[in-house]
Amino acid sequence: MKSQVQGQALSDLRQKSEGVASLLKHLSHPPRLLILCALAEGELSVGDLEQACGASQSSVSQFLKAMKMEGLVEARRDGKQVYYKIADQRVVKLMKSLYQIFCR
Amino acid sequence: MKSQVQGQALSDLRQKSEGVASLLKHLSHPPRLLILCALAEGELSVGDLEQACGASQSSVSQFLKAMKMEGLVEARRDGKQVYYKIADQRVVKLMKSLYQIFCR
DNA sequence: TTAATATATTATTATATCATAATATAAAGA
DNA sequence: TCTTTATATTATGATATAATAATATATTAA
Repeated sequence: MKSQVQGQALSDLRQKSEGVASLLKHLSHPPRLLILCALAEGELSVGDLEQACGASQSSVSQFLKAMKMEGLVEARRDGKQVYYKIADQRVVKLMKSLYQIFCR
Repeated sequence: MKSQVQGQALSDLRQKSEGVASLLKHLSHPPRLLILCALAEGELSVGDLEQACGASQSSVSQFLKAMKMEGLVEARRDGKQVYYKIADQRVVKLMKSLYQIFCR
């Protein structure tokens, strides 16, 4: 029985390397990883995310903009606040995997 | 029953965000992702990896050096060739997860 | 010892990303 | 309308990363 990561299986990942690498780039920076950690628990406002990741308002807003452009998150305004949540379920799965691999 | 990615569980990942983000940075660039894809199948020479990822000899060597410094891969010389393999089993697990999430 | 091959190193330039400051917009309340 | 609060945008300089070229090292074989 073949491993998941072998033969044809892996070449699938190869074909998708541009997109997957692009997505992973958002996770490859501590404040952005923390933002997605926090969002994996549910919807949060920009201010909440500033607290969660320790970056400045401007930085958080810029990170969220980039993630939104990539389709990772989506935004909803409620009064003065804007709430973000994860829009790509693959990101949720990935966060769970990261937890399993690095926090067990 | 709690999700894996909630409460205390997530704060574990938060504590480790520097290290995890640093590891993910190596995966966040297509040629490096392809190198680790290829190595997930087993040990390969630098020349093999040049083929697998399409980057230049110098680039591949530099990428491998960085990955080795981070403990992701290890090297063994056999004659003129140097063979690399994945040294950190978390990387193998991560490649399997990436396959499951992005290639299913 | 010389030549050929595989890999590593160094230097350099180009590009991308990060962090910050300053300013702008949008909503709510006085 | 004016102020306050929350978020977004823009511009900038600093730093990091990427890609390339040139050179160095190590191994093998002639």
